[in-house]
Amino acid sequence: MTNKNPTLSDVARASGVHFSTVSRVMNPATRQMVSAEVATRVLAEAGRLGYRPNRAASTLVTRKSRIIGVVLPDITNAVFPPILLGIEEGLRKHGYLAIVANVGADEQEQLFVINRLLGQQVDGLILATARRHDPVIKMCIDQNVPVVTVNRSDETGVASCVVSDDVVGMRLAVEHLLALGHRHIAHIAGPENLSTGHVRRLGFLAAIQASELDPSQAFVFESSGYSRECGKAALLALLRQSPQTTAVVTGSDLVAIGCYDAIRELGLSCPEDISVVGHNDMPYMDMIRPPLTTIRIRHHGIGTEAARLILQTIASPDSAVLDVRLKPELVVRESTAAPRG
Amino acid sequence: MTNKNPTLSDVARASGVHFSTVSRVMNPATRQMVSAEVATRVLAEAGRLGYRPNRAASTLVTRKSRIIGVVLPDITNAVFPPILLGIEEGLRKHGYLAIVANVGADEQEQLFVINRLLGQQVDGLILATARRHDPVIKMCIDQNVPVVTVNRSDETGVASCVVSDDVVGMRLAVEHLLALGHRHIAHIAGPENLSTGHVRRLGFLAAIQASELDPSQAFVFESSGYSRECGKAALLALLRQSPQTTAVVTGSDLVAIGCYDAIRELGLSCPEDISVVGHNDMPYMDMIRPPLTTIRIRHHGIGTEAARLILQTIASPDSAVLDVRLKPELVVRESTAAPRG
DNA sequence: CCATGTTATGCAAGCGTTTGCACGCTGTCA
DNA sequence: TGACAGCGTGCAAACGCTTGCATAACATGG
Repeated sequence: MTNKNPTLSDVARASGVHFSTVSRVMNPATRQMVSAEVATRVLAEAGRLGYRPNRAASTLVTRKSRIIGVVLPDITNAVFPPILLGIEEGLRKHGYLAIVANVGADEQEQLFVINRLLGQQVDGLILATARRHDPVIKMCIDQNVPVVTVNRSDETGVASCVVSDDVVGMRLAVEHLLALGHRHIAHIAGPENLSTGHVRRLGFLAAIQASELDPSQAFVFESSGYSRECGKAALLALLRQSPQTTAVVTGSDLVAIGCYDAIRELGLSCPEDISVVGHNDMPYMDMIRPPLTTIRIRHHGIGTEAARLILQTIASPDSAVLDVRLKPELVVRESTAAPRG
Repeated sequence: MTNKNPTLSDVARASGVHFSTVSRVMNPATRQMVSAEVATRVLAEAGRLGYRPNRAASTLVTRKSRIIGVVLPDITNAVFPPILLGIEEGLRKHGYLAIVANVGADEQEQLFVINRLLGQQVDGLILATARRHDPVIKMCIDQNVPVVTVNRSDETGVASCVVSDDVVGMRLAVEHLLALGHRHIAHIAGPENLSTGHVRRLGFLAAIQASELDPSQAFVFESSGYSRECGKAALLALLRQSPQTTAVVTGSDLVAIGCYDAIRELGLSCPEDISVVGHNDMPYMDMIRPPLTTIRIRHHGIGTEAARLILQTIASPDSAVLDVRLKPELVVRESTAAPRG
């Protein structure tokens, strides 16, 4: 970058006008203020010089960067890439860019990253890190930063969210198992402090209530996380406590894969001994053995909705807080079957 | 964002000093210019007011944004998230942030996005979209923009790259199959205009040359892409042309999965009839049936190396162009076995 | 033909920083 | 005691842009 980039003044000098005129030409919204003749001349010179507006400068004066900060808890978890893709596509269509930051669950680290993002003058934040009562989100709202949460929600209702309708998802899973004839259905729930863990548990219980099943036949086991290892440990413990279980509904495909590991370790088989339902329909879940019956979430759609919503929130900061819930669907594969006998 | 954020002047007023003094305090590199007493007072006021440096302003004057643009061809392809994670971690450790943009192979779209990124004053670019002769990269270099390519390389040697050592990878795959007793080994090559496609093909041929095998027993089939569908079509066509093939080395796990599809469709089985070797070792490749023997690439390491390298290139723009090659390893699972008979 | 409106352009302030330079104070040495 | 170095701080320009206002040129209507 030795020979510095051309500026408005350079283009202005080349086309014999004042640089403010060039500025008006470069901005489509003000272009009609200047005569067509001058505009074409300026545009030609700008093209010839390779002029490229300096966003740092315009951000400074307009206080809008056209950048959105996206904070993810784990980009390597296969649910996030399609969400990120949806976000990015949705933003770019409106001339916005995404700064992506991956942070763990540590609150101090989250605050550090968000402050860095705000220092960068992002116009808003899309957070995939929300907890049910999230002080980080509260802080953002207190500072009038537009926020939407994605995949998970903050329950205090301070920020709009875009999530999958987990109550519907769990109902689909439970109804499927009931229809197959299962009577002892268990749920491996995710962490209670995450909305996904909490709401899916509630959805599971609601689906059981709505059935003819005696609620005592339903068993909920809370797992500490959504990983494969957690899933394995959870099913092992669950079967010890509730050995009559014939079907298990999980809150994540990774947990379901962990269940496969546990089933194999016990010398049992899926679906003959235990049916397993996943959640998310990550890529390749049709290739694993057995192909996983799961709840498909519209990740890409969640991303595009989140982009739409954050831009809307930026445009009218006082508009109501929205909960957008996308409907999931059941994908039946081979990890579920009628119970033995 | 109604009540605007505090600025240097606000902190200065609160602590009774000139705002340039506050600036010096806020910057660790210039902090020792000001007396310890004043520094602590300023720091206290800054904390109290919630001061946060405006990066748009500092970018404007220093011409450094501490932001790197990352351009990916397809974030939903499982190889990229761990690369992105590595990049992001590597950058953040040095106070840099990543703007991520996902673009297809369309050159105009790539140019548009890169220009937007440069307008944003990114300090450098990490490109995962490189083709072997990439005019987009040439354009960046011509404009003195620091660039490193990742996963793929541009062969003209204008930009540093961080890639897996594909020659080694293919040798591992071929040696493994030879050791199992295969004598009719085929390769489904990726697109010739991508370095991965080209170099893996070369690596395959070199490994065959180095063996006792008659090169005529090795067959290369060029596939138009790295998708599952391409893999299926490729194997179907390959077996028509070279029916004696007992083992196939692919350039991507997705292609290998496509091979599984083809093998199933032909009523054959893997590894009994055909052995398959993948490439990348994407997540869950141990869970598919049969678990895939594949070449494991150090994606996360590639990401961290790329971050290191772009920062180094920015720090000393005239340092030599480097090719960083990370060594892959062979992961033997169940998709490879001795040939029949 | 003058007052008035309309339109295109120029002018300049200001966004929040960084940083070279000037200034004033203190302490040291001839 | 005066010259001077050194240190801490203040001053002001500059970065490239947006935008309200001033101005000039020209057309219009009474």
